[in-house]
Amino acid sequence: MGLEAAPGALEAEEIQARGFGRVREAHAAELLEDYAELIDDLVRDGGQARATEIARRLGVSHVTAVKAVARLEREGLAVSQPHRGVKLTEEGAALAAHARARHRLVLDLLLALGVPAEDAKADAEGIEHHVSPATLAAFARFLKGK
Amino acid sequence: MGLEAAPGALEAEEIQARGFGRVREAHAAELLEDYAELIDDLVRDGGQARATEIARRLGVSHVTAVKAVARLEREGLAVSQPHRGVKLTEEGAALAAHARARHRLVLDLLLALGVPAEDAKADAEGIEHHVSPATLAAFARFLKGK
DNA sequence: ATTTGCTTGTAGCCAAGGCTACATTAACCC
DNA sequence: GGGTTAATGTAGCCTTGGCTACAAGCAAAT
Ligand SMILES: [Mn+2]
Ligand SMILES: [Mn+2]
Ligand SMILES: [Mn+2]
Ligand SMILES: [Mn+2]
Repeated sequence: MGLEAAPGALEAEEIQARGFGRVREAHAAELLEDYAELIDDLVRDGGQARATEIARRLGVSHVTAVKAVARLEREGLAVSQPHRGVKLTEEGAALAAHARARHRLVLDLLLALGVPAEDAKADAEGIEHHVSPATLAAFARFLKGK
Repeated sequence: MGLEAAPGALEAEEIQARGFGRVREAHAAELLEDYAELIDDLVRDGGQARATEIARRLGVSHVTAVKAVARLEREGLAVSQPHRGVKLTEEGAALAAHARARHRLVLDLLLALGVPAEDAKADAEGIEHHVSPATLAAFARFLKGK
């Protein structure tokens, strides 16, 4: 195969590098999105979000959860008082709403394609963070038109 | 809403925690899969995979690429000689083949759903690592039956 | 055979996201 | 009120995956 300056080759490489870059960005944002969504869930149907419960839901130690909550606070997404649970700021709530809608749509698509519910839930938890607006729109079109 | 032992609630929380755990595992495996696939690509149509080229394709510094290649070697997936490029071991090649097939299927699904090619490529780069065998099978069924 | 320039290697730094072990504090029950 | 239990906080450690800056190596051209 021609190795020398195949037409469009440079461009293809750049697209690839951009793709990897987007994956790295998604991973950096991921933890914040998952925590925001989870805190919102817990507050919704329990009135409060305690560190230990967050940890249990995520399957991590309470120390890990506490450090992550500290990061949310640093980034202005949440506030917490000792022994009083965590609450989302307005910005955090907006992030949670956005994350939840996207997550829901991804899950619905998987279910519509016939993926068993348990697998669909587990996979959606990762996939949601890698779905661009364009892809999300395509998912929505498919679900509507099905 | 009832907070006390809603039926199936415990189970749902465990499923959620398992989902997050699977995401963490996927992320730990991700780098190895991407590197294996990329090295395989480069060897296929260039005869060799040099650290600098790997770095360029991934959009990272050469130091990052070199360290990652060292990790591949540590894990028995690749071998490299100084100034002679990187080669996959049998195990590495198997991983690359698996990753490539899955990646391809994910990309094809996105394209089939009408996602623009550039977005599809970028998103597939992240999504591929979160697709369980069950989901992959559902994607294949959809593509066949479409 | 030198120079020059890309490629590779090394040192040392950083933040994120995990963990265990131990200390402190709050809540609850008696 | 005191004791017990559970939640929270703190200290300190680890690995991963990034980076910059500088050193060394190789190859190609003059
Ligand atoms: Mn989510
Ligand atoms: Mn998630
Ligand atoms: Mn990938
Ligand atoms: Mn991911």
